[in-house]
Amino acid sequence: MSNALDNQYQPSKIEQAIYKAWEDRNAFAARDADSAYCIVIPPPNVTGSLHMGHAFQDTIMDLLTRYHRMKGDQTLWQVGTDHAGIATQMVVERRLAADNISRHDLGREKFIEKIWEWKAESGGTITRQLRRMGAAIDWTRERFTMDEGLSEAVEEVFVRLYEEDLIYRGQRLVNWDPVLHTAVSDLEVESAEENGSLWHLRYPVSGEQDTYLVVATTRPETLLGDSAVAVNPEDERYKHLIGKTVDLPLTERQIPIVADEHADPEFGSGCVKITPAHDFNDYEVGKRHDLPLINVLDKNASIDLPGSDYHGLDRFEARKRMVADLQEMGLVDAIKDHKLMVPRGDRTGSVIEPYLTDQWYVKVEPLAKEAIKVVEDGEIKFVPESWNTTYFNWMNDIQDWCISRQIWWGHRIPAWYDEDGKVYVARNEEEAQAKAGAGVTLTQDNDVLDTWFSSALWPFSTLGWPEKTPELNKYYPTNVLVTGFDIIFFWVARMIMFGLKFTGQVPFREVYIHGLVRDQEGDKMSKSKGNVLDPIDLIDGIDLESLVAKRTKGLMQPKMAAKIEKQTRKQFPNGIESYGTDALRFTFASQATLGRDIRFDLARVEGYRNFCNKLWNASRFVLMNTEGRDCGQNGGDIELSLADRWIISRLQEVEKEAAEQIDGYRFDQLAQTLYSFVWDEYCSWYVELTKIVLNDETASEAQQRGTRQTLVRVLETTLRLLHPIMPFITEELWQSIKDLAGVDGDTIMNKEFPTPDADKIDSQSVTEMKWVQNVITGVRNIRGEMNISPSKALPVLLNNASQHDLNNLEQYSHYLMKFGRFESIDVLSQESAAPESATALVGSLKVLIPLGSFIDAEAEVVRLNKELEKAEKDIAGVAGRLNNPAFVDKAPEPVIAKARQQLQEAETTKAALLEQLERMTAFISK
RNA sequence: GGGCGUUUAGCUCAGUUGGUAGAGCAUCGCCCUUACAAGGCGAGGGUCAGUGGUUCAAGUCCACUAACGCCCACCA
Repeated sequence: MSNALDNQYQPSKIEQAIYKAWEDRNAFAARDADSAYCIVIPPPNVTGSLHMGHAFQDTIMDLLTRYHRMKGDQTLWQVGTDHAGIATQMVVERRLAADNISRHDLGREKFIEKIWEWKAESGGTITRQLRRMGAAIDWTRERFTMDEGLSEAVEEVFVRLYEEDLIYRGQRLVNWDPVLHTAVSDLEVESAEENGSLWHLRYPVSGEQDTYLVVATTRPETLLGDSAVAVNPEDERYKHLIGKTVDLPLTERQIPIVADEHADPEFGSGCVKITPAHDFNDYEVGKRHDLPLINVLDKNASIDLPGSDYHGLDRFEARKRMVADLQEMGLVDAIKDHKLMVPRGDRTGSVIEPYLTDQWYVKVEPLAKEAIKVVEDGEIKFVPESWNTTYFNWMNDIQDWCISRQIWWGHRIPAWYDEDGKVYVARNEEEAQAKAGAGVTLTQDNDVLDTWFSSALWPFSTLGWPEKTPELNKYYPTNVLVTGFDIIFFWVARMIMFGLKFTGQVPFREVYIHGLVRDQEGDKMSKSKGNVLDPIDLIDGIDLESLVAKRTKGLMQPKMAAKIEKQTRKQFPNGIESYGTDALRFTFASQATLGRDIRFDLARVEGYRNFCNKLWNASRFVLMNTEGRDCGQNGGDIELSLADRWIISRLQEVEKEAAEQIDGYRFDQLAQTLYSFVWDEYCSWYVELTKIVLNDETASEAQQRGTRQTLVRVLETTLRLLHPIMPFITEELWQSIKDLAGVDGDTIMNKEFPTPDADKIDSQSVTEMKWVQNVITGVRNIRGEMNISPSKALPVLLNNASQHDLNNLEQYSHYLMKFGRFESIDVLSQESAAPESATALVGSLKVLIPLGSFIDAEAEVVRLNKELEKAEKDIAGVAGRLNNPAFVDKAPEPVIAKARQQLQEAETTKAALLEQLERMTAFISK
């Protein structure tokens, strides 16, 4: 970290070096304190890589952690990664498939070894990327869901739940993924409307010639597993058939006609075929009527009916054949187009099959009850609050959670079977053996647990549970969970349930739910659409060819490549510039509004990169004017100017707002507050005004010292305010100026977050400063409208000056002269003495610039008319209100007073403008 | 079928307990003024999706409508 600042901000020159310095110095370790602050990261997939959603989320978590560290809390941002069972297994399987190897060729043990190898190889990607984001993480505490300790927690939880009958094993209909050959939970099934058909099939009524019952189905191939036909008990058309049987086509079986509410007389023919082994509804109907479960599919979802013509056929092929056969037999009544909801596995996209298997379940209802209560009672708060509804809706109607998966990568279920199939659930094989008795041969259950089972323990398993560790004591319950709405059910709800169950406490006090990061068009970013942005590319920049290559590589549908390439070339003709981490983080903060998705806009990143540059250059200015000079670090008289007092006063207000905004999770407002303070107040006004003192040879040592001190100290404080959002640039600049500001410390991240001092709020200086600003802005406006060069010094006359104006003028004329670039200021003693001029109004004060070579009377008339129009519009609005008796009668006094004042001001303005207009027109006509 | 969200300047978005609309970017004009052209100064631009209601007063509260989006749900 050098002291000489380049004259242009170049993030690449500072960011990585600073991070390394922090890490080398172990600066991220928590500092001991009484109060604690803890956030656990939603663990990303261990072999994944950082996407925009992560970058956004990480920015917020890091911002909060850094803020609390600066506030003096003992902070822990607990990070780590998730083994992501199915996702990771699929990745590795795909890699093996490239060499024509299946996992079955390798066998379970070898395959798992391969996955660990892959983790070792690619597992560092995401943590490297987190470092690039500037994340203040104590890396010694990094955890992985399949670490030994976390795995013990999983076993402990499983055993305890089993012992309390909250985990059970049973044969149920599950969502079966025929590609993965595993059960998945309800949440892993995504239903979407698709075009299909509704087949109306004729089932001959047994023993009756030419009498058919027409059933409507979207799944004709499951006919082979039908065990009844249901009609509504109230349906007059079929009442007489209840209790009879039909001859099930394509089989030798006869099945009963039963009465059940499930059959809707309005839908289709009013008759439903009942296939209890292959449909969730039918399963329930089957239970009510004691119907047999006839399984006709195998784990690939092919027909499994040895001896049948359809045996071994894929379900969709079987469907075709069966329909053709039925048609031949004259048993197809009609085929109608029909839109239906098709359930697909979220990983494979294959059609999910309801399938009868043995699985492990968590009985969630008793857990959900407690989890609902803590949110109702406000022990856990969702931010924004509207997510409560979503949470309650789901929790109130929650189904048991199928937790077993027929895959290999994950926590193996801690259950063993003896030769008779008797199950022993235990923490480990020894314990199981002890339960079973010596000499009994045990085999462990082959299944592994749903990944979300271990994720549900994350807030306490990472802190050492089930051991009673100091970390658990210190940091649990954690403070806030920062996450996306998409995993409220998968993760948040389950953490709450398990947290309460096993620690007796909520896992976190608040849940900050953020939106999704979308592309500029508002589309979800996805690899297949080729609209993904890599946060690292925004930080480092990327040339067009590399970007195109990256976006078109490894597509599932290679034919999309051309389209993606075209679209990419159009959107980024010059690739992407390097903006740096700080600009990216500031962008995320500025877009972090509550309850809304983010449309990611590159123009904004550029704007905030420019903001970094502004801050950088302001700091250069400060350095140039304070380095090697006396800034009052060692005492000495200090005299503060109006500008000094004003900026210090404003700073107090900004400090107050900043803290409130962070505490309220309004990072967008925080960004806005700091941006405008730095740019519009510190740079545009304050820095400019300091030049007057700093370049004034007649200024006293105390005045110079006061200005230098204020210049550097306000900057130093501002850097601390900005640090949680922009860690790198603030550290770099802070290192350069800290000595001048009279502060010490190794790193800005351990300095206190600024807090306002009420004594430094100086409303008088704010008022007087406003006067100075108004006079200067008034003249600037005339310059702008008249196209007068800023370098041209203007003679200025003041007319109708009040005592108050005269006082201000006496004190601050040097500001006006230099900053306003006035040639002279003269106060007119008599109204009538004013020459023809362009006029700016500051309250009742008239600031005049006499007509001359650079002031055009006609242009002034145009300008005055514009102003007049505004004034008249104001008057119309306010007068309208005041003339309404009801308003004067009922509105609160301060509102009325304010309106009266507005009216008076507007009318003063209007009168002055009219007078000027008159003079101008008279002048022109002369 | 339920539930939720969004609709404000050309674009992306703010707008706290109702007091008469703001920012950034883009646009237009003038400036290379000794921190910064990734800059300075000035300007233009909005019937706050629509209708109705409450109120002295509605972008803000209520009801309905429309469009878009998301979540949940077994209609075969």
